[in-house]
Amino acid sequence: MEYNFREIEQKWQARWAAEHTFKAVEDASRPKYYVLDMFPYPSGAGLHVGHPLGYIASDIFSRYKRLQGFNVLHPMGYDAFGLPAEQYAIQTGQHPEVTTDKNVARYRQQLDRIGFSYDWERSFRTCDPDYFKWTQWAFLQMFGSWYDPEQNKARPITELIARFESTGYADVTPERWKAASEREKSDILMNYRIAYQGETSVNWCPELGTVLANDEVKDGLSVRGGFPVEQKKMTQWQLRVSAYAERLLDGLDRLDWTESLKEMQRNWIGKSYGTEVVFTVETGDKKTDVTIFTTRVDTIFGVTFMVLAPESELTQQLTTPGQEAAVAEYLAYVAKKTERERMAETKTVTGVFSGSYGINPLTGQKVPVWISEYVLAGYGTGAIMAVPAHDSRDYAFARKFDLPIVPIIEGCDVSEQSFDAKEGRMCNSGFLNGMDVKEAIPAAMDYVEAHGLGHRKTNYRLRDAIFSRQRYWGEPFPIYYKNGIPTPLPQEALPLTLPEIDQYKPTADGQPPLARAKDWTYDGWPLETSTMPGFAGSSAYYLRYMDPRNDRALVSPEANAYWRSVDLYIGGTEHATGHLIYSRFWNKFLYDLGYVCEDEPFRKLINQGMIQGRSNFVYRIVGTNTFVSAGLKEQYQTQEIHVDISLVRNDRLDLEGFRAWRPEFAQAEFVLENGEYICGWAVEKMSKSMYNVVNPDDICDSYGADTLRLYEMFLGPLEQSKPWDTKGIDGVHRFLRKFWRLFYDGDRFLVTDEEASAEDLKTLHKLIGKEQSDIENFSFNTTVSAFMIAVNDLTDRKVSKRAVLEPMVILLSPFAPHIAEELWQALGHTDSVAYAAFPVYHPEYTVENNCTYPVSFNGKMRFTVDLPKTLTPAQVQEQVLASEQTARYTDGKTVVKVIVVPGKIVNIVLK
RNA sequence: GCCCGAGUGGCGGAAUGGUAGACGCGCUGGACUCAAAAUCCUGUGUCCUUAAAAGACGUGCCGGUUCGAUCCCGGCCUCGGGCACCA
Repeated sequence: MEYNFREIEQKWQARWAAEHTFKAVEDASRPKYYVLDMFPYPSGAGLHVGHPLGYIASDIFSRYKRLQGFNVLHPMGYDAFGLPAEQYAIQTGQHPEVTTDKNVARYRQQLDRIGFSYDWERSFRTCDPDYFKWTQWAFLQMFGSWYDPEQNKARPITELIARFESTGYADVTPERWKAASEREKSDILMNYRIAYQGETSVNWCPELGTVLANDEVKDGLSVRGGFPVEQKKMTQWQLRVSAYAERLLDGLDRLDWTESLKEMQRNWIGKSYGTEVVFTVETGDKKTDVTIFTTRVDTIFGVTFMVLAPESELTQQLTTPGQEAAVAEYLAYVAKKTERERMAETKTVTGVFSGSYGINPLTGQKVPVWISEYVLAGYGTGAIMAVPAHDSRDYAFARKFDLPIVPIIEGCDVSEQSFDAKEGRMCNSGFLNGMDVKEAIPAAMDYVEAHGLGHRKTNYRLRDAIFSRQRYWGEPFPIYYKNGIPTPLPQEALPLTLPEIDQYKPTADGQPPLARAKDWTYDGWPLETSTMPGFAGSSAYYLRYMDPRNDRALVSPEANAYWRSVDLYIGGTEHATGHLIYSRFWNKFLYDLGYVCEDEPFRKLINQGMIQGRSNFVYRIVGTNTFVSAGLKEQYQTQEIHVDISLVRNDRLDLEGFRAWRPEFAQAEFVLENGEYICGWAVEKMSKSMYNVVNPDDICDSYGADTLRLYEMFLGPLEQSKPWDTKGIDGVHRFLRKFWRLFYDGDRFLVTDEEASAEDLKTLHKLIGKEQSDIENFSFNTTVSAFMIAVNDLTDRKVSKRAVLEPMVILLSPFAPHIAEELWQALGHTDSVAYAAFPVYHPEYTVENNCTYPVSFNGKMRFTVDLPKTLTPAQVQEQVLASEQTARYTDGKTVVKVIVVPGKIVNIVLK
């Protein structure tokens, strides 16, 4: 029998499906392990070889854990609401669901070919009404909750209402509450709800006709589509994520995530300790208290002006009649800038004087109040005290508008630039004089608090999440407007499904597409017309897999108590500040209300690297139809053109294929080197437009899924980005065939029941040990190498013993499951290899048989020690110490470390 | 600007204080073959020299710790990623 991977892979994929081999069932008698991939958005382009990288890694880990006796939950689904399907619908008029169905079917087909051990019976899409019912349910829970700062968790809003009624809370007295109208009550509660409606400055993308979250905008352009984004004031649904800032930050310490990812989240949350100080501002005769936020209150003696954000409400109030025109002009200038322009021009300093003067509460000194876009309305109080000597932004501003610069740290030179470092000795600073900056900061804080001028304050950069999208293809809000007051739908009305509409674009007057629906009402009242954003459906999906068909709860308490949280989550870094923040927030919220039992959703997280494409180029001599080989291109003036990599093998161009590729190349002429056309190449993103996409289906066709899986792992460390290069794939394919040939010589089955020799056991147990530690460390590339070494070894020695091969089949099964199943069956087993047990590792077998151990001492002296064979390295160390101690260590100083390079050299080190 | 991470043969990469370059690709030579494919064997860091052996150098650069450094520490250079008027 030859290794016929096509037949084998089809056969076993069919059997796994028919026998429900990977169905996960709660089983209290076994330890659970939950392995999850970040589910994909099924795009029209299908999967390329980069997508399954993480899926293969998680599949290997799942299968490994299963062999270790764990009850593994390993599900997969689709993040199916989203912009591309909707954009396509707008262009073609086709319902996004149709596109989505088609894409999901294709994804499923592609995934199935790779032989994943998913429990597909738990699968769902975020656009399934049975699923988004629970997304809407969660929204209603958030709408019906507030964040109680005393208990430091979300509580039902009814508790807050009760407090308003009885004792009052914050600025709401019982009298005020009782006197309030329905609308006023609604407005008051909106200030507290976790899901609330409020006016805010949003990232508006005119091209897409919708708002975007901060993490959906990069460099002032939309992440999807790359369209310009501008700032716009709008009333939007929002989630009070900021209330969870401290807990989101705190929780990171307990997570097994990479430091860099945690760091990204810490930066995004952006905690900073500082002080809020009140400055009295005089506008003519009028006095206004303006609170500013600073982390460097120690520099307050160096304040020479103040700055307000243009969007701050104070700008109008603090503008004097004389400056009105200038300020209005400046505000108009700022307003018409897009986010992108604003970012592109961060070096340009702009601003306008308001006409008012603030009084420094510590010095009594009067300083001018300016308005500038470098101060952000959304952070702190939207107003700052400017210390140009010690802040580079204030410095640039002061230089531009010729404002005074007063240094307050001894010996610093501010003639060219500001001195931002938190070090040095204070001067020109009253009571702070002579202190070190590090002492001065708390001293100044204490002073400000003691004199009632302000108080310590912790600020976070993390903003509330904008939760509305002016779009069709998303979850409708379970909200209707009764007398204009947002009112939740009763839970029985869920799921609220999308209405049919004739067109998917916004209405002529700028309403979201849902406004086109004929009868978009509830109980006679209009329903909300915006829909939820992409992250709504992906925020709690991992909980749903625990109990996917439950129609009474998102997840039953029993299923949740068993599966708890995701033990291993694998996905890309691009979700670091989006999905992974929202999901943690969402989970903590559900935890507060007692719906889930763990406060963090993803215990361990691995970011797989991106697989980039390897593009090929041809070089056309400018103005001709002649193409010159890469080695000779310097001799001509050429134009670089992407060529489809399917026309290239090992950088050599298939000339006929190239002529047939495009009509304009049909008559192409070539300048060859050594009779061949050599293409240029570059590593780029894998994408259609660069003709460098490699489809996993093609690899499965020519090499098989097992080879694809092994090769993707062999390519390099999982977490590293690397280009796809098909060159090396023959090597791993050869390895599988070699392994096969240990079982079969043509049709002859070679496996014998001979006893394993010491050498055989060494080969086997080295591999077991290596695989075990490598998998735990996600170092899959070295495991594949270890396999190759073992198989080469057995091939060299012509070993085909069941005692060695049977465990090796189990070891191989997480990586190359199809061939493993086939060989497992050939060895006489009727059950799937997935039910086998991982072989037990005996390190003592791996010790060299050689009885003589060379020892080097202090790197200079060498001698040998005779020791019995089959000692563990630890035992060897002991023996060496015991035999040499008295001779060597007469100074009484003890040995700190003994290093054994297994089997070769034993080295004793003195410290 | 700030914060992470990484620099090792022709290439992907191994080795985290102990024989640097495992394993694979590519390349060299050979066996089998009418031929090709497939398969197998051989060599393969650089330099010098040689019939061979041996030797010197070698993990971005400079310095330090150590008997010993790709690995630890300090400084620099380069590349990649993230954040970016966040006061």
